[in-house]
Amino acid sequence: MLKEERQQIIVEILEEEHKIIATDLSRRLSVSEDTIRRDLKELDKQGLIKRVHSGALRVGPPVVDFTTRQHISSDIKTILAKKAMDFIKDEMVILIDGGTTNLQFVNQLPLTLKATIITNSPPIAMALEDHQDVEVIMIGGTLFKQSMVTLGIDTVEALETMRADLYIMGVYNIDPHIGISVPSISEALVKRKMVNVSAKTLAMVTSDKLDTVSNHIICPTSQLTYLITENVNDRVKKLYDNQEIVVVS
Amino acid sequence: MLKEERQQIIVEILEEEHKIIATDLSRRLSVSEDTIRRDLKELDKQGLIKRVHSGALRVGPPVVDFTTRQHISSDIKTILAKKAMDFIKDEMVILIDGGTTNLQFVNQLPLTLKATIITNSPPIAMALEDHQDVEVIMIGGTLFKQSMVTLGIDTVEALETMRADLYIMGVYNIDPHIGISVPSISEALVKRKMVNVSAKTLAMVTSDKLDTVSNHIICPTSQLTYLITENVNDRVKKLYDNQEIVVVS
DNA sequence: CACAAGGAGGCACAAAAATGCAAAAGAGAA
DNA sequence: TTCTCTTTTGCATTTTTGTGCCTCCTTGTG
Repeated sequence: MLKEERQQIIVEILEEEHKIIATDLSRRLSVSEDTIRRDLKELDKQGLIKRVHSGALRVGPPVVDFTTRQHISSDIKTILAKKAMDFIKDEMVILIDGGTTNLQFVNQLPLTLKATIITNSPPIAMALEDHQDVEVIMIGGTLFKQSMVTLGIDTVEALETMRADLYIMGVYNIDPHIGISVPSISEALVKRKMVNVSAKTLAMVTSDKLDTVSNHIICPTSQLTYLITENVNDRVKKLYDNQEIVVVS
Repeated sequence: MLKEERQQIIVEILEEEHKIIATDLSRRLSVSEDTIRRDLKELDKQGLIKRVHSGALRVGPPVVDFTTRQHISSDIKTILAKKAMDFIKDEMVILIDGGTTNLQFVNQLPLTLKATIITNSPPIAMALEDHQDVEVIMIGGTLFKQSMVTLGIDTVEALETMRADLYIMGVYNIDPHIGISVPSISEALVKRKMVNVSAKTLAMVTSDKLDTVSNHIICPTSQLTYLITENVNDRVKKLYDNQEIVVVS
């Protein structure tokens, strides 16, 4: 990767995310932290970014619009995403559905990743634009605008012919006894299918979703291979003792 | 190989790939790296490319990827879109593919429109988020990142079972004698299918695309029901006399 | 105030660029 | 053709650039 190209990407990321941690950049761009630091130093000298301890901020109007709000509460999600990264290897076939946590995860994927990513979420597909070595397969269907994923019979049918190594499930509600559930039945059907066509299933769950339930049950929590969450005490941990839990703080 | 010929090729490659590594260029053109370096130096001096360590970047917008392009909302495209609006009625089934002109069009659609919109473009699907009475159907397939549409056998097969009242085609190249063409064969196949499953076809074309041709022909211009364009004189108008032309200024 | 994390500066290595030079390839004229 | 002259290309050597690693210093935080 060219130096100029990398710096260009840094500026673009900063346009979108308003702040960036040097360590994260190093992972996402697959270069050493020293190189990132040198890049940040140069970009700062050019006035394109504002460098701070640990990372950099974008210059210009600190607007607080919708996109900003989306990023404010995302620190936790970034941390979850980083943990999930440990389970991603090159050459994997990854199935991933919608949700802001999943979108955050995709944005953190290193640009050098070589993989096939199957998704029913247009925003996820678009977020992979710059990942040259990732083949993106979109699953068609009727768009469910609330969560920006395709659903319905077409979606389920298209999944019939697919197999994935890992399914990264966006979770709305999870309860150790009742299982994983969602408010809409079509979403439940699609997610259940996705579990079935994948060798392993991973879920990133923020603590506000733990111990919540809604109408349509997808599967018991025992179907999860990995559960990545935050701030759980030992009591909760025991309830999920049949799967590998990664807890982040 | 002549020097000028080679340099011409370098500029063309750069137009498409927006960056190039000197070593790769040396292999692709079968000359030594020294020669490439001399070429790059000359082209840089002429201002045709921007030379950097390891290779070169194209001048102008350093990276004009899709997300960047979509923010450049051209006035012309807005005007074309407004004209096209005359052909949209409630309860229609509209098939629409990718391209910035089409995206612009979708953004202009009234929020009260009641319709079914079928698309293979994730950005188009996302643009319809706020249109409560529009049912969006996404067609799956392999994502072609350059134009952000799904393509391939899955896409064509999914189209088999669909019928639309109107297809709004994104056009790259159009010529009155040769027809409508695109640079990529998979895109041609999908667009051809889309023409076939639709009762009528509409295209919004900016004048820079008139009388241009590329490798893969989709169909003759006579297949177009409506052609919406700008600034054409009578001579050009005659060439398209078998379809309804709307000219905007 | 202590401790961890980040940053600065130096060093080393590899890759790329500049430079000088000679061979090769054309172009034009006898 | 053959010869000369010029342009272009390739090779060898030196210099520069980019990157990672290491050590030491600075900053932030409890």
